Amino acid sequence: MTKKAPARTPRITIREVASDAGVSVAAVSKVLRNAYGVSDALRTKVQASMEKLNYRPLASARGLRGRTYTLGLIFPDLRNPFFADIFAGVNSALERTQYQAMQGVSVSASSLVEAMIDRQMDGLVLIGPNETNERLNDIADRIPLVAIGHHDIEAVRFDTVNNDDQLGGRLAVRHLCQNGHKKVAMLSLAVPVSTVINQRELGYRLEMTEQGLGSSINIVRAPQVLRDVQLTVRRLLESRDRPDAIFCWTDLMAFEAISVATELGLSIPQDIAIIGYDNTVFCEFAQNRLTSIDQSGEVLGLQATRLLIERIDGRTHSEHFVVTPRVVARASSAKVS
Amino acid sequence: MTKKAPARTPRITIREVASDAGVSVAAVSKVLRNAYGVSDALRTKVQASMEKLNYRPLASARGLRGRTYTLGLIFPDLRNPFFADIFAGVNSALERTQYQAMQGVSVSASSLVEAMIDRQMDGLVLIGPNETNERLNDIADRIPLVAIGHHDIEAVRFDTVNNDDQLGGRLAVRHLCQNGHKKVAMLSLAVPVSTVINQRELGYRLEMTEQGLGSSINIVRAPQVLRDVQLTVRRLLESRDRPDAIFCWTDLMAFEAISVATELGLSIPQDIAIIGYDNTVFCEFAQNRLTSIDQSGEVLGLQATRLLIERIDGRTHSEHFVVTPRVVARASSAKVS
DNA sequence: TGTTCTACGTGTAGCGTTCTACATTTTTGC
DNA sequence: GCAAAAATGTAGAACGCTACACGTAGAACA
Repeated sequence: MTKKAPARTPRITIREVASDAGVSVAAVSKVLRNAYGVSDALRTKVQASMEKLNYRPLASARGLRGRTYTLGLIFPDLRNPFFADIFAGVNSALERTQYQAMQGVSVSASSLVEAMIDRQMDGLVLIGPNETNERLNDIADRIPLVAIGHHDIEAVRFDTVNNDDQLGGRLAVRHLCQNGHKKVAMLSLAVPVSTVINQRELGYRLEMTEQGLGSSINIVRAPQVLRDVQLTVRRLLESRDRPDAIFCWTDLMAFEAISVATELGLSIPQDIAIIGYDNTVFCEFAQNRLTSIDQSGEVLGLQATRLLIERIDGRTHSEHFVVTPRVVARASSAKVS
Repeated sequence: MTKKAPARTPRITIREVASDAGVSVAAVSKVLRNAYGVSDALRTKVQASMEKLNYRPLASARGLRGRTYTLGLIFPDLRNPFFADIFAGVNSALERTQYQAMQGVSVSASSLVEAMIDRQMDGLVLIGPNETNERLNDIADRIPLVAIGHHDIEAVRFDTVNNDDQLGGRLAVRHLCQNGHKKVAMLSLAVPVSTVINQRELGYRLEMTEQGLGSSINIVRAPQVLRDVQLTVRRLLESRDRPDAIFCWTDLMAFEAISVATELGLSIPQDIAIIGYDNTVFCEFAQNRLTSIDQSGEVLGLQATRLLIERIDGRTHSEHFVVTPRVVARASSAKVS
């Protein structure tokens, strides 16, 4: 069925390093893992040989006995530039470690998680997982796990890293109110993709109530498809009691809202104020000038990675790291006289 | 130094499947690889056992002898939503195969390539690699390789998949000219990140000349940093002989150009027309309405994957797949009276 | 009828690491 | 100066799978 691959230069193995350095294979392995019981002399000698032969340990072989020094990241989507921030954080946490991150992308993590376990990842970071607690526990039972963007303080088998989405929701509403926008609607998702969205909605509700705007609470839920979001926004903006402002659950959605508003000839923020979430790079652009809640993606990525490595190293109690979000104000939510 | 990880449920191995099915380990392996010499009866029996025990082969172990059924994708960046299109193509090519893709992100592929070879990827797809032909040949010598966005028809050790960037450059200029824009500048990169950019510049030059606009040729090169791009664009737009139109080497750059133009109070396309490349989803938004060259990312990803698997299966002669780009016209480049 | 094929299964030697158990040398404490 | 302890190094058995080399049995052929 399949032909033989063409012959390729064979790899340098640990054995060759050992014989070059004049020591045992076990000794080289020890240096590699910087395990206990290696003299400086030996280490130096071995490292020289490794350098000279340009030796690189084969992850598959390591995996068969110990770890592969590979972490798996699972993103729900590649379109959202916010994930690039998280990734930057992961990378900076990985500097000067032996670990390497491999990414996968999948809305429903399930099958990808299996694939990553099959490939002997030492641990997994799930980003915005659309999974039940139960399912996450099952996964955590089989591989060290950290979730970014999953609220479950009770989780004991895995760690979580979040920004305080409830506070984020509150901040968005509070900011809009301070700028004189009263009728604040929230643009959310029809199918809640994670616990994150619930928290943001909750924050929105609570703050609206506290601001005495309980009667204006209006959560509009759109399917995640581009066309449908725009349809939903259009319906909202054309309705008789058009809101003053829209709190969008994501910058990406906010950009779509801006698009629809622009199409309808509405001006932002005079006719409609808009605020997003994530503080993506695109917010800054003059065609958007989008006010957004910053959740420090880089910090999220960094902390998650740190926690994951701790867990791989044997920590068993769970930790839950929370970042405080902050408003980054731009023109899209400015005060209107 | 590091503690022992908590005990985890041990994995089902091929041996257990074999004993459950009452056959040899070798037989199970054959079924797994659907190798030659397996009767239907045997196959059925083994598959039932695999199902029943929920067996999944361990990639590391397979890798040590044969293949891991894992492909590595290397992206230069995660911020550009265009790559999501390529990824979608890859995934659709992978459906109904045993293969799984793992992604890595790195501007200079070098160290990531090593990491992926260490992790026994069966093959690599490099996207917009910032590498010399020589270096790519070296890589191809060690692992099956396909490059997306690297022009080198002469390459014999690896395959390439491209859109015709030279034609793309021509189309952009031609389109702008047809809409009455004469002084077309090109916004390019200071440090050419790949052969792609050269081709687009070449296309731009050739078409400008053919349109009799050779004297207006103006390639402005900006560093890739956000701030610097905006600075460069600002300088261009404020210059005494401001161009009529800018051909941006990427949608992402075009959005920045739109931003600067907007900031300067210029209107698009009356004061300045803009055209991008990639036809990203964001082009459609009303705040951008960006005309762009579509290079069918999905097709690129699909073809690259197809070629890679062929190569893994033993093909040794190289193939070079080319997609024809097309203009997707929007308001940013419309005719001005 | 004997001989040659072909199809189907199996046994088993690695693949390149890690890691336990042990042997040997050096250091320490008294 | 001697025993005990600590430090350093080594041998070799796994890890889970693939693939080579064979063995066997029935079919096809002459």
